[in-house]
Amino acid sequence: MQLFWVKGYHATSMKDLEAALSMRPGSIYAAFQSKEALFRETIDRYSERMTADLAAMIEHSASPITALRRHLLGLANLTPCDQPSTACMLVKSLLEVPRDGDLRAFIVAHLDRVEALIATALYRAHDIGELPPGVDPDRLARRLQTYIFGLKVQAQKETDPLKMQQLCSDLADELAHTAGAIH
Amino acid sequence: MQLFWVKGYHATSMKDLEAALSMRPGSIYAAFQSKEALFRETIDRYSERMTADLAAMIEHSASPITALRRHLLGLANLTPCDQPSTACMLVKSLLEVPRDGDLRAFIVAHLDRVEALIATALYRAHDIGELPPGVDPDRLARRLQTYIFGLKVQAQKETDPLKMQQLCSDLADELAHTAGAIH
DNA sequence: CCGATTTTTGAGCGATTGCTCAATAATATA
DNA sequence: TATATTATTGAGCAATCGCTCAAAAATCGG
Repeated sequence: MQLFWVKGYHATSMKDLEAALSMRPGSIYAAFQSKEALFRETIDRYSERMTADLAAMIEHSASPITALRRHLLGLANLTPCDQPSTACMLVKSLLEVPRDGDLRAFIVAHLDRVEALIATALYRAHDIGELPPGVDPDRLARRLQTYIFGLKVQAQKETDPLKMQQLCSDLADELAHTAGAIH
Repeated sequence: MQLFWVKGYHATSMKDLEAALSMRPGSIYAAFQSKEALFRETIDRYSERMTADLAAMIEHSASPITALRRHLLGLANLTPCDQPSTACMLVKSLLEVPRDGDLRAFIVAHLDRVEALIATALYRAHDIGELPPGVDPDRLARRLQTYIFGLKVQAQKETDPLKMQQLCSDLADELAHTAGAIH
């Protein structure tokens, strides 16, 4: 997973995987069917962890908005779950994979699940009264995911930690403002 | 350029380029030095066009803020300059290229130039009075570029044009709000 | 402990990778 | 037109790609 995460699908060779897994080609192809199938499994694993992290953060907080804000702020330091790459593996893979392939649909499905998770948090915020009745949770969820996408790309470019923190807090404040919590 | 744009650097083979350019390997290596050098030239070309488009849009408008808002709204329909891929070639390449390589620095430099372009527009907005004195143009420029990054990734996932339009107008409104133009 | 089953091994498959270079064709100069 | 210069060709290089499979090793059942 870390290999695919850091190097990407195409740039990761079977030799790389053999070395990382300490397995010979035959064993790899016995355990997984193909390089692509193995890649799919790593996507599953990554997505599962990332989703679990996000879900936990949302559930553990009494305020969904605060949880989402904290998640945005957390993107300043490092990547959500692990450390191999500051870029999201799903975003990275989305851009690498061919437009009309099965892999694309597979990754999009995972991303949609994350968006749905954010949406449910916003629905809960709606019920609690943390969100003005005027705002559409699904629409705001899409916007928040766009923020996250942007931040994860920006993290690849921006090396100054201070500027990343500023950026994240700006976006977090923006969410708070939309929620009507500030001012 | 379109090949690299759509398929990415690794997935584009010399055979592909030979067919697209109607040139035999020897001629290609005479004209350009290597596959990577050719790739760099396509990045230059792409960036040049994209920057020119953005600069023109900013200069032609009396209001820098309106120009930037229009640019955000324009991301709803298609990609800025051409049509091969809805993803930004710079963003796509940034995520594909190895972390510590020369190519990475090369792409980052181009992206920084775009950010600087946005910043100058915001400085102008500052002078005109379109921007409250409190906001830092450089910091806002970084935020806007993050929006653009996010939108270009989202465009790879979201196929519904209406939702993309909503999203873009949400972000454009957000800019207007920060500028103090609305409400 | 032995025979049956499963797993691992690693040499090597055909295809493709980016790329080279002597031979050929096209162009510019005299 | 004859010669010098430049550009194009395409067969094919070594290396690597994802992957296969018969043989060897490890594990399991009795």
